[in-house]
Amino acid sequence: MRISSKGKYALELMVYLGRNYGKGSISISEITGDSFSIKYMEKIAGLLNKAGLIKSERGVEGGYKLVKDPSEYSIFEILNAVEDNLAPIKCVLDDDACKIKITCKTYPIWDELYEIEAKFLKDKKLTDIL
Amino acid sequence: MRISSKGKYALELMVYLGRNYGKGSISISEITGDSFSIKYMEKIAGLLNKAGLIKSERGVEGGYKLVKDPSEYSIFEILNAVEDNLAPIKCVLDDDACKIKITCKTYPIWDELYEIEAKFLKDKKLTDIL
DNA sequence: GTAATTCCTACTAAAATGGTATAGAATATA
DNA sequence: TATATTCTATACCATTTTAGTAGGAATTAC
Repeated sequence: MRISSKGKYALELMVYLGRNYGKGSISISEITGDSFSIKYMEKIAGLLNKAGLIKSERGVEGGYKLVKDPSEYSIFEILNAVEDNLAPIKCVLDDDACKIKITCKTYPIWDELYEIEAKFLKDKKLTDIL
Repeated sequence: MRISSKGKYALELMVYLGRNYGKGSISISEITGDSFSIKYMEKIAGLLNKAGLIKSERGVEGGYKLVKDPSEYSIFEILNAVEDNLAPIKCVLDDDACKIKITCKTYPIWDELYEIEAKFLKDKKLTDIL
């Protein structure tokens, strides 16, 4: 389960929104400050929005806000909304064949590993890192 | 913890050697058959050899063999021998800074996730998948 | 000597990553 | 209504990583 910067920043964004839960919409520029690319964060926010994890409002005073209590977000659902494939190896979800003589003796390892990772991230809630 | 094809094939190779433990050296071409790149597998075997996990013998009748009983190999040490970074995100081991306003609130998640993954893979032995 | 094997180093095509750029649509406020 | 501010959508691009390929040198059994 390799986490890309997309996943990392998505989580940082959600932490920021979680800390400001109930205070209305928060703009991307407030979240990133001057030190980070607004454009890149916009794209990430767009993914979270499409996945239904946050709600957007356009225009002046616009921004994003959480749609439910921070305690109800698992880390898993946040990462899963922006990452392409959280499995430790593609074949766990993609079903491509091994090109080697002995056919995929190792599959159960990846499968079990993924289950363990997913469980941990599903049990962990956004409130745990606020 | 994203497993690359290098890690996957390293493990398949170790499985093959494990199944033939005590039968002398096994050549790469026997392991891969015609269906897979001998050259690529050679490189992977070289990494395992350098890490001290297998022992090589050159020349006719040469090949590779395990240096200890299959039950003594953890999956972790096998993957760790060929993968560059098993951590879920580089900063867990590389110590690079977050480029975002709120500084790395998420770090403990990656760290804890890595510990869980590593424990699972350390407890799992090569014999478990023979 | 010859064939089979590992060892070593360099190269490369394709994919993924981490953004940037440009333009457009919606909205609060003056 | 005009304007500034914000999200939305799509296309583009440089760098890094991945997944091999290629060629040959060294070693050893026979």
